[in-house]
Amino acid sequence: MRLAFLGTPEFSVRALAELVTSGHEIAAVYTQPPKPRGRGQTLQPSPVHAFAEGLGLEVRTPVSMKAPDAIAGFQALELDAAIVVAYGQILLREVLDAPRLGCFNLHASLLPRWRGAAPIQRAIMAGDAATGVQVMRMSEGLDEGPVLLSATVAIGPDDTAASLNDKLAIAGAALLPVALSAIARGGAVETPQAVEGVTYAKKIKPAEARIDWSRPASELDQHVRGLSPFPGGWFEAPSPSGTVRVKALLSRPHGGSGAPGEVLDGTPETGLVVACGEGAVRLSRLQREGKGAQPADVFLRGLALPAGTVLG
RNA sequence: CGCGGGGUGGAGCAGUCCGGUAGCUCGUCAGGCUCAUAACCUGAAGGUCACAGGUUCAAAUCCUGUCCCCGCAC
Repeated sequence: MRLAFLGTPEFSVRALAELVTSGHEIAAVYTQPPKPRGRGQTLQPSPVHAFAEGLGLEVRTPVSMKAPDAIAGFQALELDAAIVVAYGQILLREVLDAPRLGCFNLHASLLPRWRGAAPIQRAIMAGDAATGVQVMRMSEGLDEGPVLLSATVAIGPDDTAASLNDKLAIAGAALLPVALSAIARGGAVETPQAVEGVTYAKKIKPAEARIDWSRPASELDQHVRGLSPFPGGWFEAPSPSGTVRVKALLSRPHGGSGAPGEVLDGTPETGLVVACGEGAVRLSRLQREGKGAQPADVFLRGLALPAGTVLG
C-alpha cells in the first residue's frame, strides 16, 4: 500500500521500520521539526527524522498540520492509508479523510483506558498489572476510534517507563503489518471502544514527580518506576555540601517500617532502604543532580546515607 | 556565546570559600582468623590532585587560558 507515516520519538521508529520491511511504499514521513536540545542547544532531528533520512525517505516537518499548505501537501500524496504513531500533533478532519482507506493510530494502552499523552507512565503509576498496544482507526476525538487489533503486555515488578516503552514498541510494531493487510483486503474488523472504563493519561507535571514519603510503599514504588528515567521521581538528601536533589530510577517494595523518609539501611551491599507511610522501598538505582545514573552501591559510596538519616 | 554540575591512586566521593605533610567508602595484592564466606582483623602497593601559564616562601586550593566529561522533563 501507499502510505504516509507520522511519528516522532524512539517509540515510533520501530513501527516505521516494520512498515518498510513488510514492503509498503512510504510516500512520505511526517515528524516534528528539529528542536534545539541537549548540550549547546543544537538543532536535533527527531529519532524518526534521523531514521527515515537514513533510508532515503522523504521527510516532512511542518510546524503545524493545521496549516492549509500542509494539509494540501498531505492530500496531494494520494495515499491508501496513513499510520500515526506518537506524532505529537492533532490532525484535522481534512487530514484524516485524505487517505483512501483512512488514518490509523498505534496507541500504547488498552483503550479506553489511558487515552492521551502519557499512557505508559500512567499505567505503571496506577499499578496496572498489564497494559498493551492497539491499532485503531482515528477519529476526531482524543483516542476514541474503533479498535482493529490489540496486544497485551504484562507489567512486571521491575518494569520502568523505559523498559515498558521498549516492550510496547516491539509489540506494537508487530501489529501494524497484520492490521494493514486486513485493511487492504477490506477484512478489518473494527470494534468500538467500551463506553465504561475510560481514563485519561494526563501529561506528567513537574510538581508531581517529587516523592512523597508518606505514601504507601507500593504507590511509591510505582511512582518511581513509572517516572523512570524521565522526568524521574526525586527527593532531597543531606550531603557534606548541603542538600542535594536525587532521582530514584529503580525501586522495589521492601520489608521494614519507620518514620516516612527515614533511611532504614544505607549500606552499599544492601542498597538504600527507605521507610514510607506504610512499609518501605529499596532504591537500587539513583542519580544525583547533574550526574549520571548509578547503581545504589556506587551511589552510596559517594554519598553516605546511614540508617536514621531522614530524606525530604 | 541557552542553563547548570564536574575532571583528586582501579570505582564512587570529600577536601577548594578561610593556600601549608593528599583523606573517606570500596577494589586490588599479601598475611591472619574462621567449618566457611561478598564477613572480620592486620599490613602493602597504587596519585605530576585534567592540561598550560601566573601569583606566592609554599597551590588540589587563588588568578588567566585550554581540553574533556555529565545533566537539562512530549
